[in-house]
Amino acid sequence: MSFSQPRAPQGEAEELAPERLSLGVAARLSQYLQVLTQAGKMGKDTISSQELADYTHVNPTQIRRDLSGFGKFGKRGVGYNVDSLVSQIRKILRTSGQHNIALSGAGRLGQAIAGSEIFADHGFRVVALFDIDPRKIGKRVNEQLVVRPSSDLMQVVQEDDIVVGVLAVPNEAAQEVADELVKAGVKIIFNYSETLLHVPPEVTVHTSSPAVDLLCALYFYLT
Amino acid sequence: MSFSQPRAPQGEAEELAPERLSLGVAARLSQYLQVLTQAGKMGKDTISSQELADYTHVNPTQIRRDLSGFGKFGKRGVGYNVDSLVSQIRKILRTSGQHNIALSGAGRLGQAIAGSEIFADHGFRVVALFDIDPRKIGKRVNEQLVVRPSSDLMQVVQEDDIVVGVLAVPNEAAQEVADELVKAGVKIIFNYSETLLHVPPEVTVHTSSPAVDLLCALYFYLT
DNA sequence: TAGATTGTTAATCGATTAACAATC
DNA sequence: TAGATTGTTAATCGATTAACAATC
Repeated sequence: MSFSQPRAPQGEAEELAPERLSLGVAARLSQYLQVLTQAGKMGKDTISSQELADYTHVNPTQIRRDLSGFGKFGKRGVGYNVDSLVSQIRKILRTSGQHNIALSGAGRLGQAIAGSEIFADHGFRVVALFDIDPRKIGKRVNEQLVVRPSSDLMQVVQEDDIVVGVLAVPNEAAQEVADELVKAGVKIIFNYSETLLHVPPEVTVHTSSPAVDLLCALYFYLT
Repeated sequence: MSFSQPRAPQGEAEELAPERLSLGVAARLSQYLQVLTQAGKMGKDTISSQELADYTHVNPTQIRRDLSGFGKFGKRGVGYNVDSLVSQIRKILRTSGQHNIALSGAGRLGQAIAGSEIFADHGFRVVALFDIDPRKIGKRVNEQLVVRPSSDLMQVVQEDDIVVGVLAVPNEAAQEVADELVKAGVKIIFNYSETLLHVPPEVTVHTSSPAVDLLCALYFYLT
């Protein structure tokens, strides 16, 4: 039952599921994709559901079940081919394209994010970096990025078709900058500050909270 | 059923559940605690299950159910008192104490983490900052922290009773530094690099992957 | 009182787990 | 062949949801 609808008859699951994925499945497939991409970079050709489970903390049976809902991607006795599974999941999640990101805040955190590849792997590209500090504006952060004034935000979001905004500003400024991003048309905000943000219902906020993971991990360590 | 065991008879849930929390419950309580702490800082006295749901993306009925398993913490028609709920959840999660963290990597990311309060809220305190770059060693990052050489790691972890290590080093160095942390006795690693880490079974790794959240959010935005 | 929100139940749905035949 | 791992089933458990009485 449950996810038998999208299964293709012959292992050729090129045609996608007619229905929207459930939140749980989409979240897990995204996790698998992240691990597979990294495993590929590290030179792995195949990976078993057990290895995927070790890295994602998702049950291996659950992983095989999630995948087999869309086709027979694995080889018994061997595992899954990393590259081919990456492209299968990309098809399912429809994220083969390029997605532009606006990053607000050119402090230490903002520069660390701009210089890293955490977002680059899945076709996310930081195309604009904003700050309000006049001393930072105009400064070159890497080959492609120069710090721009927040007044450019509206224009950039529209020109570059930006849907995702990343907040790397101090807590006090977070709500104000979030408002600007929303006004400019951003639909997804990734919030690296601690501030609880108020946004209209059509906008989604994801707040980074490493302390939450630690709290939970510590509970299981202590008990 | 499910969580009726730990309920105290009179709303006086001072005595804790005899059993270990399930992973789901512990994870959600940690989330509530994070939001409540922040709401308190922002001057909120009470909060409803609906508001908590908006910030955590957990169903409001689920939240009330999670909490009522441990006592009657709310006031009908009003909501939950923020401060009192914080201390109740702290009791349930047994995280009232102070926990020391070792941070490896004094680059832009490491310094951003050392200077922020993301970990400080729940009694986590960065007590030591390490780097291998001789030019960084000895540098003062804030009032309490001076960059130290990795050779001090073993000693510091033992002296300061450190259980949590945070990795803010380049991908290439991540495994090596993780090995050092493990060898020194750390049991929980928070990994800000993309590297898939190999650790012994008694050590837990949490990898920060903002791109995973974005992938998932984008899927629901695009469909 | 009227409005709001909790605490709680019951029904449904999705996740987890063990087990194992199929097969590479 | 022997060993390993997938694909799949069935049973159980936890999460989700709607609904509503209790009560602040």
